[in-house]
Amino acid sequence: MSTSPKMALLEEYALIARALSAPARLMLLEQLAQGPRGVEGLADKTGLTVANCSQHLQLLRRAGLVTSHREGKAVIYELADAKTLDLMDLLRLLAERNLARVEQILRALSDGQDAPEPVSRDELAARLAEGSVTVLDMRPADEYESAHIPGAINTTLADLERLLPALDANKEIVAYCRGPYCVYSHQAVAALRRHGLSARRLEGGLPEWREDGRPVLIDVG
Amino acid sequence: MSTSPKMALLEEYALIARALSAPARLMLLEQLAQGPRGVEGLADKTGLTVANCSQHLQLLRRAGLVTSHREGKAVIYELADAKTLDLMDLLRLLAERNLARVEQILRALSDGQDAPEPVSRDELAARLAEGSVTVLDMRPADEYESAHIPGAINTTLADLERLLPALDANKEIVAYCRGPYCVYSHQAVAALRRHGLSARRLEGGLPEWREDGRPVLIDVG
DNA sequence: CTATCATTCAATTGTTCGCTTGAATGTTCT
DNA sequence: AGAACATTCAAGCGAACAATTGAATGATAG
Repeated sequence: MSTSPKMALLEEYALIARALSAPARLMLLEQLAQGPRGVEGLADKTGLTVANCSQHLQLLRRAGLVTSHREGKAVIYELADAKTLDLMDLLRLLAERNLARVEQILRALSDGQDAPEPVSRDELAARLAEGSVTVLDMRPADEYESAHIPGAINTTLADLERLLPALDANKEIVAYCRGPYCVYSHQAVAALRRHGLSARRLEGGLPEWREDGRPVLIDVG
Repeated sequence: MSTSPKMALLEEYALIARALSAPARLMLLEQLAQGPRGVEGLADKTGLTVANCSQHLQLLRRAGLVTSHREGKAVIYELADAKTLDLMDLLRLLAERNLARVEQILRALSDGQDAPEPVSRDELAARLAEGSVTVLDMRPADEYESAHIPGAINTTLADLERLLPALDANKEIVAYCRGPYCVYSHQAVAALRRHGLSARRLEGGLPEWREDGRPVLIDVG
């Protein structure tokens, strides 16, 4: 009974779910969605120790979610399957729809204002083409440099205030960051709206934008 | 740091993933996808003890995946969000694409034959309308009685042999069961093909069919 | 009101998980 | 070959989890 094919399959499905069941691993996957990275880079970004990070990555690999290969003395990990992003986004969707605490946290991020609906990627692409929006990339500078939406301005929450005078008050502002889990864009939108500007979040982040096959600017080092 | 909004959100997302990280709970969700049920019914179907089943259900409820309400002295559980089915199916998809062991188990279920592509629900609906298929419902009789695809014949793996002479050898056979996790339809297709019949699986199962808004026959008790 | 039934709670045990620490492996550079 | 570096392994600790058992709760029927 415990080795019936059905149970064996369920064990494997459960293995994937278990891989997503620790916040640290969700952070790692979010990072990997930005692009391949080495262990130390991931440890820096996530605040994990290197050894701990390595263990989490191996668990993700056992679950088939990431692959690794050596490059010189570094081991580079990358997302094995773009569908993993869909899975993570579905996790977020279910959490937002069914867990009261999530709604509460998101509301707190927007300082009690009710956040506007996000901008779809289709809409942003259209409005980028006609030049009617300002796009803000709220990710750390190194991630912006490795890839970003063409025309996007890189900034951080801390630097937003300084950027305000330079923004065209007539254009709507669209903020994005790493992906659905990124909170910077929530906070940026809240801050901008507090200053009377019209701002919305992009639905999804850069990984999803790239996944759609849309243009991305890459800074060749 | 440990209570930053970002971490708090990730904890919640991880909570949902953790809810899916035990085979027993995946079984429960698969059952609940067939329709609402009481604790004892679920325990029977899954082979869990009642107490154990109750605990798993409470964990699923904490994760927002199911809701419960009393009906007389029974507590009825049901799926809270149809998107949960999408999540489970994505879990299966990732497992099939990235875990060698899964592919291996599925191949064994088909007795080494290479299984044909499943039939999409659109295609089945069209061919049902023109009457060019025989549909087999491989689920237990009680689930068939509570709802099934109109025109489907209910049978079990054990009874398949007896049914063979009654099948129209000119029509293609489409087998379905509970959903993407159900193995009966894999086995039925393998058995039918071994007998020289043309048979394929339906993509997804009854819950997905119903989710599409397609007609379902309900046996009023 | 009491008996009965379905479900939940509480206490227990063995197991796994997440993280830390320190040593071991494997690769590159000189 | 040896030094320096990135990653992995191994052992240990506390916490959380899965399953069992037996008692407690809550609703209904007589």
